[in-house]
Amino acid sequence: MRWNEIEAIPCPVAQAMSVIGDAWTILIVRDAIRGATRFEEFQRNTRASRAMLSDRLSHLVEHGVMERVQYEAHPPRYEYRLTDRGNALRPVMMVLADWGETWLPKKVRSWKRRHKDCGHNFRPVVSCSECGEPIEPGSVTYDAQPALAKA
Amino acid sequence: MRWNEIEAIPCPVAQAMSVIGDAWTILIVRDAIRGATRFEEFQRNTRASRAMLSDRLSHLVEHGVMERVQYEAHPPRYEYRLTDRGNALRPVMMVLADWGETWLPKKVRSWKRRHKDCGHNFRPVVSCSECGEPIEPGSVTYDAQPALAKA
DNA sequence: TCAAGTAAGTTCAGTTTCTGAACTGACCAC
DNA sequence: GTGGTCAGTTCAGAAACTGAACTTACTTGA
Repeated sequence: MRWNEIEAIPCPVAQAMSVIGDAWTILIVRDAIRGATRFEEFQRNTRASRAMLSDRLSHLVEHGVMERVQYEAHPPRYEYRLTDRGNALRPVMMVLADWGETWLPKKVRSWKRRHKDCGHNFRPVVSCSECGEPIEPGSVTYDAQPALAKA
Repeated sequence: MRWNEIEAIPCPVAQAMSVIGDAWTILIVRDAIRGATRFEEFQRNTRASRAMLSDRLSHLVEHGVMERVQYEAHPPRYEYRLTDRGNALRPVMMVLADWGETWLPKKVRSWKRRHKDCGHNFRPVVSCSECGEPIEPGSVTYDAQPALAKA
């Protein structure tokens, strides 16, 4: 199975992977969340090759995660901004970064996240939409099998 | 920059990507969370090539996300189980799947997650470790710049 | 007025990685 | 004793990625 066939798998994780399923893409989204908008900026931060970056940005635009906006007419210059769909990845990135900080501790400076509403530096906690309690490991069961190929 | 050089970037997201930064790996972890343990099982579900799968499983074992356990001596047979580090990816996968369900709605059956503690089907909500409130879009600021290359 | 710099890319040869299919080896089931 | 299962490995051909150079259209400085 090829990369671009992942899209066909009827599972939300596979769907997500078809859009943001490689390391460069994730790093681009990370930078966008931190405020990057320009091609050169993404290139300096991610260190991906220009061809790669061009390809991945187009992919993100195609899938509605970012939009390409002209910010200067002469010469034509474009920047990339997160759409609503892209901004909805913020919690995903927070939880992912938290996993990295907690489980791959390499003396890497953490992202210092501050919650404006309460003013504190915080860690993202995943909790239950119904009872509000944090989800404990092992406290989740799954009903249906998604994406199990028949073959 | 090459795939395996991502590990050198001093940023928790890049660190995470160096371990689980490709679509197949994520699909393997997804299956493991849903209960898969055997090579053939991962192969049927992910549809990755056998060489790819073999490679990615080794990578996950190397990085302590899964462990390879012999469950039969004659003939030797192994299975793959999530370690603590791997189980800590459950919230990440929940939030990722939730993004896919919400923002890439393709009539894909969702994962029906049930919270054992309260008995309800739920959605994962990311909230603040300090005040307990759900994180609203735009309510987070970042202090330090991580992983911005000096060029 | 000319050179250098910036920005957002594209092009291309060479390299690396991945795919698909077949193959292996040790068993079991009929 | 033919076929099936399981956990892989091997390999040729195909696809993807890298690094470097190139392009277009300005602006800045000397």
